Amino acid sequence: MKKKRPSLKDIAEVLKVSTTTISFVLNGKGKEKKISDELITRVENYLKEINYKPNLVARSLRTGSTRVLVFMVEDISNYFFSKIGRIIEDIAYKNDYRVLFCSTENNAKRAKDLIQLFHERQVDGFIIVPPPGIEEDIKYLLDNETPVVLFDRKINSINVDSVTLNNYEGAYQITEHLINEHFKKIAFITIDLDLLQMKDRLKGYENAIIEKDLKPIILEIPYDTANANESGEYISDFLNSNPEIDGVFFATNYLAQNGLKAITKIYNVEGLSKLGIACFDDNIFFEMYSPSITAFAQPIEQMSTELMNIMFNHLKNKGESLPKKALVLEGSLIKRESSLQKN
Amino acid sequence: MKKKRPSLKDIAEVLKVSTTTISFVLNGKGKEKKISDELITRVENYLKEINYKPNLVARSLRTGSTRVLVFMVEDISNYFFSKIGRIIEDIAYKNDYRVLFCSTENNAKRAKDLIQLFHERQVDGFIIVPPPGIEEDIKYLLDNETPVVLFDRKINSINVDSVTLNNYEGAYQITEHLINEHFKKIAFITIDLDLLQMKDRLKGYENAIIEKDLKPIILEIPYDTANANESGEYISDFLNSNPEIDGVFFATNYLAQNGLKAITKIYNVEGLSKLGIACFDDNIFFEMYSPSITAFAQPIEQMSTELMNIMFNHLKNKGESLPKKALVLEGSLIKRESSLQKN
DNA sequence: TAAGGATACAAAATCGTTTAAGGATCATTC
DNA sequence: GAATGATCCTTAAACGATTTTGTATCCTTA
Repeated sequence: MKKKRPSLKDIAEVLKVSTTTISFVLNGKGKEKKISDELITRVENYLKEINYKPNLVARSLRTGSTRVLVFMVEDISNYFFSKIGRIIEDIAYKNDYRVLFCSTENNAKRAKDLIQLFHERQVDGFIIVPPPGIEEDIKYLLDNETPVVLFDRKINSINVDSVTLNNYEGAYQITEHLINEHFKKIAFITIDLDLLQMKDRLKGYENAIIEKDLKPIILEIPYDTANANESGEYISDFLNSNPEIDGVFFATNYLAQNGLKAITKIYNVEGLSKLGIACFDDNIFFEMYSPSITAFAQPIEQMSTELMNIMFNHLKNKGESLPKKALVLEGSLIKRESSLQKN
Repeated sequence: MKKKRPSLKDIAEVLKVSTTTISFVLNGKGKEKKISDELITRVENYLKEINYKPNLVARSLRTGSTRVLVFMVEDISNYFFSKIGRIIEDIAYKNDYRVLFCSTENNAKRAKDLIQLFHERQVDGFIIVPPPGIEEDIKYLLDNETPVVLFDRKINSINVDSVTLNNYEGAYQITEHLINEHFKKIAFITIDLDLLQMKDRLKGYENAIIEKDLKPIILEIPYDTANANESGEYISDFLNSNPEIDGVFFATNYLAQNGLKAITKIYNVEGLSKLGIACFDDNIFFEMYSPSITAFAQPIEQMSTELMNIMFNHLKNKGESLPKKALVLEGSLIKRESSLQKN
């Protein structure tokens, strides 16, 4: 007993009117299209009565729009990205758009696949945290008049909208703060990816260090191990062989997660509390950690709204190629116990 | 210069063959449909040459299948759900399905909206963590022959597949463990939602307590504040006014997050370490916390694969109503510092 | 009273696929 | 040498909406 959902044609037969009429009423164009009030209400009542739901696939085929956006990030289970995702979803929802989430794992092949797949499904727009090596695919989307907004990182080689953080400034502030709290041998722990924002963070760190006549100490961890426990070993080894280090600056959220785990294993809790620690990207756990962890927080709400503003701007002016924006937002340093001067 | 994507018709004109032929070749049915080898390769070459991508919206309209699944959870930014989501996405991907993630916030209205919306978009299947009050909507989906698998919680009133945890057993084990470690006044902190799995956890706790002639101490927190900092205040007040409490059992992941924060604020770090603490649902941070937090871990990989097995079983036997399964999996207690006997 | 315009609807094309139902051509068989 | 059957490809009908074009009726107005 498969209840086939009624189509406009079915309804038309019952009501003895044309599908055109029903479609007009359905889309609120009854008045505009000179359908009589009497017929409008008759159709409306019937639609309500049978709880008619249009087939959106058919509609999309005809109109060319799916009212679906894609939010493509490194890892949707990451605290920062998932929070942004939630807000974006809400904003989209209010504008009658849906959002599809997906994770690239910073893998260009996976990202390319996903872009192709969603593009084939005619999604209306992309918000992308681009892994290295997908410039062509983004160009392809733009050539096909699909709005793209980059997020978290930009790609200088193509002219595309982007919303990013002032990474240089954040890293500079963190480093300066650690120095002010009298840490002298501050290590910068980062990943080996060729990403602009990572370079900016590194530069912020280096400049702050050099300005105070200190010496940069840098550990680069292979990205593919950065999320795994393996990265903890890199960090352990590094700290063990550089015992002079008194401060650690983690360049990303997930590095800090494994780094902290590694550190607590090397040092006992008291030992840990002698290190000055800070991290790029805040995390809900940093506040509850003992000691609580200093972090440079990104303006999550602001980022989300700016992203969606740009996106909707494109969607509303479909077709016209608007001038591209490269928005750079400012974050804020949240000082907690881990970075305060020890005695 | 909008480059309209070529359609089968365009290609047919160029190659001077019918769209049917191209479609057959495209779908690898060339041999089966007796297209000559020569023509097959000619078409294939051309398709590759122009990098043809079919319009999946049109295909979906015709075939009635979108190859999209929906994974609807309480909060996709929650550690447990996001981990499951990632695994499910991978499994789906390998089977040429995509997954749409969304969050209900345990809100029936939102869940109903989402179900309607995705159903209108003809998604092929739903994996749902059901908030209370969406029984009818799930029935509606089943009546429309859309596969549904419930996850994390079941609903007894409808006959539908489900994959859940043995919540009773988990809660019993946690409580028993705390008692074995010589905690006597163990509080159970939970939320006020009318959910089966919460009742099971409560029952597990109560039975373990009563069997050892102890007295249950229960705090129910309003769900809508459970994720917010507000829940911390409930917990603080509760602990302050019941100073005899020496053990705390958090019924969920997010309660523990805010609970731990609250506890560290009331007690200083030493005070905290006198409490026996354990939590339902593991979290990556529990291991690194100081003290590390004991938790009952759900078998994430197993849950994901079982969920998808059931789902694909339905998708492959489209239409036939298979007997429903209610799978109950076992988790494992991970003993860490927080629950060990204090001295 | 014929031309012109508004009103109120319907017919039919369209979006880009899949697929059932037909041909046309040629070799085989009795 | 007509019937049968492969082989190889095409025609045309879906899928379910939107939208352009068409048309019947009635009302003005010169």
